[in-house]
Amino acid sequence: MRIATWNVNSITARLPRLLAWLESSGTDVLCIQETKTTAEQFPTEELRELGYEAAVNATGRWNGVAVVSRVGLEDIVRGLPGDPGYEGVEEPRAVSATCGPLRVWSVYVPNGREVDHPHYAYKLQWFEALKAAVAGDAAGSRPFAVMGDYNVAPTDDDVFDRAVFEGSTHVTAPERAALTALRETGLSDVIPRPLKYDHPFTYWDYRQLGFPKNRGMRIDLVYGNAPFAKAVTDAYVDREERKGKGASDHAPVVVDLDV
DNA sequence: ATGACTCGTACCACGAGA
Repeated sequence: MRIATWNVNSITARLPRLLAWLESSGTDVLCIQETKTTAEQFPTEELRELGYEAAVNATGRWNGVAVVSRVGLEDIVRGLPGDPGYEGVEEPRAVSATCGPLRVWSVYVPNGREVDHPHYAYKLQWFEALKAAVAGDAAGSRPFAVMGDYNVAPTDDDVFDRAVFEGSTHVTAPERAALTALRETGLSDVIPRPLKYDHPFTYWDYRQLGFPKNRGMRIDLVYGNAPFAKAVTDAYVDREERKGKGASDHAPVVVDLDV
């Protein structure tokens, strides 16, 4: 089985590339982030024509997540149980589903904006809620993974230049501690291979030739429990999808499983 | 070549992204 996670930065703008990529890559289950659409505007029919069902949690111009599957889609949970909300609003940042032998979450962790911004506190609270929500499945015997845009680079090697991020979100100790706490529920970081260069970056800024200069970050992560990790046969970043006109600023992370 | 931001919404910019 081939599964993947991809922050598409608007599923409407990305639809031609998304549909072509699903077919060419042979992906069975895709976790999508930043759909930037309402559930009503989500391209359910276009995906169905390719043989995929979709579980969607999306409310409008910001955020939005989905799980797309051609191997079954059951027990859908929309939203993060215990989501702390930002300024009184619960944002659509999580959806989970069972896809055949596998249970997955598609998550879009809050960005945080600045370290002293309320959004950063919200980010850390959101991680707490995520940990509580997934702990049971993480310790279970069914293959299980929390996949998505975590908006945290786990180590200094996961950014192109540590000095550039000094004092910024995505690299701070509390954010990394939140990742460690999440792993302590029984999850491990399934680190993909880069298809070029030394580091498996998954995001490159649109500005200032970020991609051609490989000024990237690894912030799209696959956290799997022990049965999941044991089934992994390969994992890589499909950087080809970051190329050319009409690309997302994130590339898909692809994982092959023997399940 | 992978090439100097892009998206949606609103409206003659702007907020958000990381």
